[in-house]
Amino acid sequence: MKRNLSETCYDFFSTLANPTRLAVLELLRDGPKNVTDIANTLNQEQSMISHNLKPLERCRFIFSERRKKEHLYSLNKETMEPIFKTFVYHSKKYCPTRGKCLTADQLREQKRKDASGTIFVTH
Amino acid sequence: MKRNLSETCYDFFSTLANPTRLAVLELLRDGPKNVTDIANTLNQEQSMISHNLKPLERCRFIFSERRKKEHLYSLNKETMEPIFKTFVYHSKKYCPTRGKCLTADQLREQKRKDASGTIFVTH
DNA sequence: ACGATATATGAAGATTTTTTCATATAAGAG
DNA sequence: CTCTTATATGAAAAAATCTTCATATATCGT
Repeated sequence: MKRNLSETCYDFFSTLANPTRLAVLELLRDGPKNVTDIANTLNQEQSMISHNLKPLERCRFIFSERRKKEHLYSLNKETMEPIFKTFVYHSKKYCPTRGKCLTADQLREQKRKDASGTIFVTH
Repeated sequence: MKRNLSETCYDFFSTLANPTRLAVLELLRDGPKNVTDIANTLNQEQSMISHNLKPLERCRFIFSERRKKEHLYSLNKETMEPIFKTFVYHSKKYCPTRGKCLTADQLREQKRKDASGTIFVTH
């Protein structure tokens, strides 16, 4: 199986592919937070947040810094903002129905429109 | 649990979080291919490729077009190239050891360097 | 209509990932 | 040193996802 990018990408994307971790990333856009704050804000157990912070930090999507007893986690905006931006652009264009991607039927309909040359430029 | 972006992002990233699907996306960077070609090139069963093409198309990471009996799948470069670009940038900067993100030890060492102000700009 | 080719689908078993709970570690306050 | 607070860790159960195999569908050429 041919794998160059794909092999190295897997860890990157699988770390992002989790609702809790995405919620953490989103929360950290507002600024650094400690574990307890994150857990409280997201209404999740502290251990669950810790478990999920680990892969995020390992992938360097977040950074951590000790502040007395607590650990402050902050977003790697350099990486995450472009990622979110691409996602938002994509979902506005291709998944207009509230983030959920198109259903098979909608996709077919869209394809029909595409074929009539009105909406998309083909690649 | 606070969820805005996070909720809608999950489908996007979980679709990318699979080695077979990533290999398909990478392969399609070279140009459109049909299912059998993809399966042969990646040395995977045809049914496996079909199963994996479905979520990729649903998310609009790929497009499909009928060409006689075969289905030609092509990459949504508009979305995928920026995503790959961000990934490559990120992994070069933060995961220098061939795509694998840093280990805990390496991370600690890097953090030490960070603290001494030589490598990263903090966010 | 028939056979061959191309692709899709369903469902089960296998595998991976997540969640939870109990507990460990670590550091500051007194 | 002990108590408290903050965070991390391990392991088992639960849940989600993948893989595989058998089979269905669809189209083309004859």
